[in-house]
Amino acid sequence: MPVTESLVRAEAMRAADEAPVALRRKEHIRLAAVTDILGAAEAVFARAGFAGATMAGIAALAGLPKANLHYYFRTKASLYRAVLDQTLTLWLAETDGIRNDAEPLIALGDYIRAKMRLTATHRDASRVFANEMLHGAPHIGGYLRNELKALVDEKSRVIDHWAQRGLMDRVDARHLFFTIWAATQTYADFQPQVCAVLGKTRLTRAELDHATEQLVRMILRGCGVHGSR
Amino acid sequence: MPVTESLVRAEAMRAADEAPVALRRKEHIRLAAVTDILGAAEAVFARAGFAGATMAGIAALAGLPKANLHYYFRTKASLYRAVLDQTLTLWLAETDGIRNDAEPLIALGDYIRAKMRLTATHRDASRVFANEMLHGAPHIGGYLRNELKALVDEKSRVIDHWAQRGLMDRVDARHLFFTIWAATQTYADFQPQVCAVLGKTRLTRAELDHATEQLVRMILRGCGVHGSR
DNA sequence: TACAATCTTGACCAACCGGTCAGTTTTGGA
DNA sequence: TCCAAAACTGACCGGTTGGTCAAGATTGTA
Repeated sequence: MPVTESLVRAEAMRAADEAPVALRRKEHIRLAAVTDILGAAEAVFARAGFAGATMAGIAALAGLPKANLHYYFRTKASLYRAVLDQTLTLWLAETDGIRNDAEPLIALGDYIRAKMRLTATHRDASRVFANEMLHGAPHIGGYLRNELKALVDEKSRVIDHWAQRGLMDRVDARHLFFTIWAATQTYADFQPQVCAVLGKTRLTRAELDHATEQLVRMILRGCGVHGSR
Repeated sequence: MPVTESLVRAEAMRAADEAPVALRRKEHIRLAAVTDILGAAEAVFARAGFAGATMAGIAALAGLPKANLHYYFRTKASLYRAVLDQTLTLWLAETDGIRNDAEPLIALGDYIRAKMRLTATHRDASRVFANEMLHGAPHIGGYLRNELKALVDEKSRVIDHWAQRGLMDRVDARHLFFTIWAATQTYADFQPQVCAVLGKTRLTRAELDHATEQLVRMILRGCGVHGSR
């Protein structure tokens, strides 16, 4: 499981062992600060990448002195890791609907729609993740090979099962996931390109909905999902 | 048109005006050095991004002193621009087959195959381009809004034309291109993820061919291209 | 050979950045 | 009120990096 809230929670619980009730309010201070910092860090890392981001820049955006930032996160790398962990939980979500007893038409369609929505609402998270991939995924290689691989293996079996029952074509489910992820994330990661080609300055909700429905239609038909037309 | 070889050629021609014959050999020295530097820079920028790359690292990979590198490219930014220009010409290529009088089945299929091949053979270029997008495309916004938009507009009309003749579904061609680009580039840009999920350490030629054919099949069927199964 | 233009290079520098630290303020319980 | 832990902060430091420069080596021509 992601180390996600590990930093925050672990620290808090370690302290809570010693004085359970007392630290609730101090915990609140800590949590608020950490949340602010993580938010600012996500925004900065998304725009500048790990190397391009500066602790001073993150501190400024979070509205506190740089030294205070180092009080909560000893190093830039540990802050980056914390941001990554936060995004990884998002990444795994939304696959619940992909089950043997579900309708492919609905389950796959909803999954693509959910991915697209996530991309739109968490643009910065998507970019941080993309940046990490681009640079060889040095920090999250283990996560990819374990949690993510296990999840994809499981969901691929569901899709194979659907195909065996004749509900859709026999496709390589792993590559299908790659295509879905890529096609949705491109609206966050490659936004400048999308906007430029469409001749707009920003991506409207309507435009994204339009893209979503076309993508859903094309992929479902492309996989021969029963009932899609 | 891309400023691609501009730096190299412009300098050379300016000199050639003064002493046409004489400078041919000097031009050769310059061209060889610039080519080496651009190659090394592409590799380093692809792995580290603009901020993460160092001039010293590029110089080391190119096998020459840092100061010599600054002789050919005054600043890190100008070197980066030159690398970007080089990749942009690649990006526009391979759309020749998309013409009114072509068969969608063949033209679109070949285009996807060509994009996939390009992604595999020019992985670094793809990553440099992706990096630039992720960071808001500050250097190539103009290219996107002009050359690229014009090309996509033109090719979109071809696809609309095909749809009107009943050769395929009516689809929004622009979003179709976004999907094709994303789905192919993901094998270069997100290689760590792909490898991890597939349980491999590297992407084999066979695996890429398999992915290509599935992608071609799915997209052609998904767009109702006449003749696709 | 003499020359000018181009190329090559080691040494150097100012700016920036991650990280430290000593000292101060705030917090919350006894 | 008192105290210890936690939170906060300005000032500082060493290392890295992009970029400069002056001096020397090559090249091509007259």
